[in-house]
Amino acid sequence: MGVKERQEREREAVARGILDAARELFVVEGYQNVSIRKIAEKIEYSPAAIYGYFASKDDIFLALAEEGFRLLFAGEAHPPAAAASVDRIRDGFLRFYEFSKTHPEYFALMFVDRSVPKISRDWARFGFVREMRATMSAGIQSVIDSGAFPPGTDAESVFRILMSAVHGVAVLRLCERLAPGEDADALARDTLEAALAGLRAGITHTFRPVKCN
Amino acid sequence: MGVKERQEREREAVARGILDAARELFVVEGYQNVSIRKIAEKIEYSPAAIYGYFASKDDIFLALAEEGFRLLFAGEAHPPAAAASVDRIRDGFLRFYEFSKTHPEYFALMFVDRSVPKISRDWARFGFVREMRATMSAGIQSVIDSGAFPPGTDAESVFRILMSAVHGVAVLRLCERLAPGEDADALARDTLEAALAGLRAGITHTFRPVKCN
DNA sequence: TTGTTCTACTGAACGGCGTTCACCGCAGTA
DNA sequence: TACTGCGGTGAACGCCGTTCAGTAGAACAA
Repeated sequence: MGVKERQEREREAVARGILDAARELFVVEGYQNVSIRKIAEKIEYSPAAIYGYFASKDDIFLALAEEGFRLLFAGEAHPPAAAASVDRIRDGFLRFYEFSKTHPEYFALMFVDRSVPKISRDWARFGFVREMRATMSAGIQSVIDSGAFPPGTDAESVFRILMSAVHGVAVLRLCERLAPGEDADALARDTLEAALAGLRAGITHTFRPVKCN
Repeated sequence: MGVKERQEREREAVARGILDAARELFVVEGYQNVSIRKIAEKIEYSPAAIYGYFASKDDIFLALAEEGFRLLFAGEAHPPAAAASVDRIRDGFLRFYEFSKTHPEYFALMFVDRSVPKISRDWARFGFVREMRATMSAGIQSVIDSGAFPPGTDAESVFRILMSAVHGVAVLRLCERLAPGEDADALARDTLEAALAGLRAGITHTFRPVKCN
């Protein structure tokens, strides 16, 4: 009587195959050069068959972006063994930068590619991203509480600022907009360090907490 | 006898028309949705005619990216009226961020879009970008010399770090990767300010000058 | 077993894309 | 007037994402 279940499993296996094929292709060829026809060929189905599993090409890559976030958080969510400290914050953001290097195409899908359907729209699907982000902010808050930042520092702001700093370098590197020979890794460390030092020293100019929606 | 000259002028006028049409279309529709056929329709030529002026679609957008850089620098190169100061550095990078808002599609072409042929490859064509960058570094150096940064601070590093910081926010905003309601402008100011404060306070962790190619 | 229903899949097609190429009309030249 | 060369065209090639009528075969009902 497990017919329905078996069919369900087969469906999922095929969907899995489509995603795997899509990922392997787009790691090598880039989003623009992956076509439904190539994916279909790789899994030995007709192009039309894919539309029985995903509504569109964008839908496939939205699913991959979701995988990307889970992958990113899997690395991030390691047991917070070490006590809350500035070092842990630093390491967290450096891991984010490393992720952009080890999984450049996932990173592009998640944070750079504008041709991929907007992620921020899909509220329900990417809710876990917001949760993860809240967890990180809480971690930062505990470091603030320990006195490593000026009193009254806003954890969300710290998160956003450090994120922006590291993100900037990651994109410059990914899009090959750095001068040849420029050391992206050192730049990532230095930019993060500068922002971190600025936050710890207290910003002196126009700083004020950024209100959250 | 000005036949050659007139023909030359006519050629340039048509090329100009192609670029204008391409720009107007891609400001509205985005790079991916601008086709040679649409450009051709806009200038009332056949699609094939365009290939008499540009070798490929990418070539057209490379030309637009070049225009973008000239546009950016036109705003940047205003007479350095005010004396060298930290404020001038801050304003420079904030202008860069403003550019990403007022000319988002140019900015995308220049710094984000990975489908556009790599700019860093075209050494000769974008040599003026490197020159401009050197000029800016020199400006920063003069501020360093005035004592606003710890002695021995490297101007190139300062440039890169501040650039990365602002660039990060600009891309996050452009790619709609910020939470809805998040104030991108404030984030840009804060991130820049944090990096700037960090540099002025002296980075305490792993900072060292990044060697240029 | 037989007949029916359902579903996963296919082949063909539609309208679009970037790009190429044989060809043609016409301005410029001799 | 005859020739030359260049700018521009229409048609085509081989891609693309997507849709849809149709079909083979599995699941189920009688």
